[in-house]
Amino acid sequence: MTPSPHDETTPTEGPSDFIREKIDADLAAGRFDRVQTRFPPEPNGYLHIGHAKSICLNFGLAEQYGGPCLLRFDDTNPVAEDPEYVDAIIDDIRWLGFEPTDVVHASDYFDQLYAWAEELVGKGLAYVDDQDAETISAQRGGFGEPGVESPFRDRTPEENLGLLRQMRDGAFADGEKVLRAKIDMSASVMTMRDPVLYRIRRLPHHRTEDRWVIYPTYDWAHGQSDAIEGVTHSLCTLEFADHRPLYDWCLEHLELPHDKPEQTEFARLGLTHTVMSKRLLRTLVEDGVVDGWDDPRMPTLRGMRKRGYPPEAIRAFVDEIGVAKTNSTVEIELLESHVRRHHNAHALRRMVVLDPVKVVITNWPDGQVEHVEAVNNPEDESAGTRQVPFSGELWIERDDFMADPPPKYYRLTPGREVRLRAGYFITATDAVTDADGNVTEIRATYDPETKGGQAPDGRKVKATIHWVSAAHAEDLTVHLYERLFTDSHPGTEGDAFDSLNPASRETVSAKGEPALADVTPGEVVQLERLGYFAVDPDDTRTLHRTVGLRDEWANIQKRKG
RNA sequence: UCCCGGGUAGUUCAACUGGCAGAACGCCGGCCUUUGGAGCCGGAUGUUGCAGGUUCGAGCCCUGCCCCGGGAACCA
Repeated sequence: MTPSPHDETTPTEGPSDFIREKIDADLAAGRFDRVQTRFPPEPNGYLHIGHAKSICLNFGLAEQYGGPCLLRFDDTNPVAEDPEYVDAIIDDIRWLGFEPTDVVHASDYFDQLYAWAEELVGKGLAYVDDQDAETISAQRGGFGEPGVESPFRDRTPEENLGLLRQMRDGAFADGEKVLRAKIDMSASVMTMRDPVLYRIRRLPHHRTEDRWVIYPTYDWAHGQSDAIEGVTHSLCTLEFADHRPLYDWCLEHLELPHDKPEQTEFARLGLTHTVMSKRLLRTLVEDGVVDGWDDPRMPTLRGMRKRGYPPEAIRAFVDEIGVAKTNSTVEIELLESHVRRHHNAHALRRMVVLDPVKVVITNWPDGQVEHVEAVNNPEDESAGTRQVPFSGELWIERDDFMADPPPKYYRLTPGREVRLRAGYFITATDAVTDADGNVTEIRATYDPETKGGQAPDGRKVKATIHWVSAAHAEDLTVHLYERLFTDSHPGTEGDAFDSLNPASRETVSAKGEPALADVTPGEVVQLERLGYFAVDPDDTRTLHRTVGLRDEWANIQKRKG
């Protein structure tokens, strides 16, 4: 496909931000002569749009500077981790359009990590502490208050080494002992107050199985993993800034195979009307608020995929929002705008009536069926045309007719002529209503001279509406989605779930033109005047609304209301 | 209370390291239109957190203050 100027971001110029500036400076100063990044998820959940920012950053940087970017599973804590997530994460990254240079695991380095721990102990820079978690935590002190040193802090390196080996060999119960770095219990940064490096967990690991009963903490594993792989720029989110002194401390006391990597923090992505924390997302799934991690209302990559968000749009969105250190919540409309921009260029146009009401064309020859030619995509001539059956009984959208319309309503109303898209001009004559006043049938006449939608005398109509021939209609189920949370910043005050939108999904039975029989799973089509819709991956008779089109009439209504 | 970040249109980011504060999305108005879509043209939006200081000139440098976020798991 040929990218139009407003389609996918062209990587020629590349965005500029403080991280790229830092990399350029490092390169210029000879600090590094190459660039290597990594994406290090913990396999304990599904990826969401926030991760996409990190993925695009890390893989994008590697691409831009011609270096590797590994996918590394940070699997140092078997409590929450599950191999189920490993495959899903790889799959999501590929879907986004990135291919890791290699897929590795922090657990691949357990031997080296342990050897380094013994090295640290030998240097008198780590010790085994017999106290329990609660005691250690209490001794850490508070903000502005120094901590107190553990009574086990001054064990000799020999004693510590023996104890550490016993820990490794399973001589102690879970929680009975930990290995701690010996740094400074009065450090102003909490993470430097003798952080825990190893804990005992008699739990099978998804890769090392039962080979280990001690597992390294994040702080003991992360920087070293970076160093082992040869990462130059280790990018993480803002909340890890306090860990940077510890990241550096660990690496400075070890013999490294490569130059010491540098950690740089950036702000995570927030989206309006969305929650991003794994805990909250899990609750949505477990409480049945949504159907699962891939529910189209979820901000997960799987959810967005099912919803019909193209990876190109997500990448263009991430490029546009840039990367900085300011906490940010981006308006979801910006993402949606990229989604529309992409589909506008690529999606085939189709006609579906979501809320059907019958139109009977009283002067149409009885039983006659004609075919009219409709353009598949006005943005892309190569998409061609299709034949759409036209007959004397049609479905149109209920709100495209009003017996008694307000001003500036351009659509069908008694006595007014409108165009049926790619079909004929019709003029409403009257409407049949039921006892409650609901319209059950609209009666109209057509002008046989206007086939294809043009009048030979050049007269204009103010509105064009979509339609489906009743006898040829495909029955469809269509899910219409609204924001999951009504509050733009759910949870900022009070419980996020208080602003859950009870009407975040509406399901309707719709009538589609015959071409809807030929859609493929996952395909996104534009339903004329309605929006973009994704075909369900498992049921081609079901559509999910990706995003609506901008609708000026709806805006007029909103302003009046 | 201590440490680290951060504060520029509604929102997200720029502003070439001191030289006329801009872009995108959103919003408003118009044009055009066989999608009230798309597209095109135009417009508004700011006490650059506050107060001082240096300077011919400060969003940028200095001083003091205010506000917001993060940090005291054997989570990551």
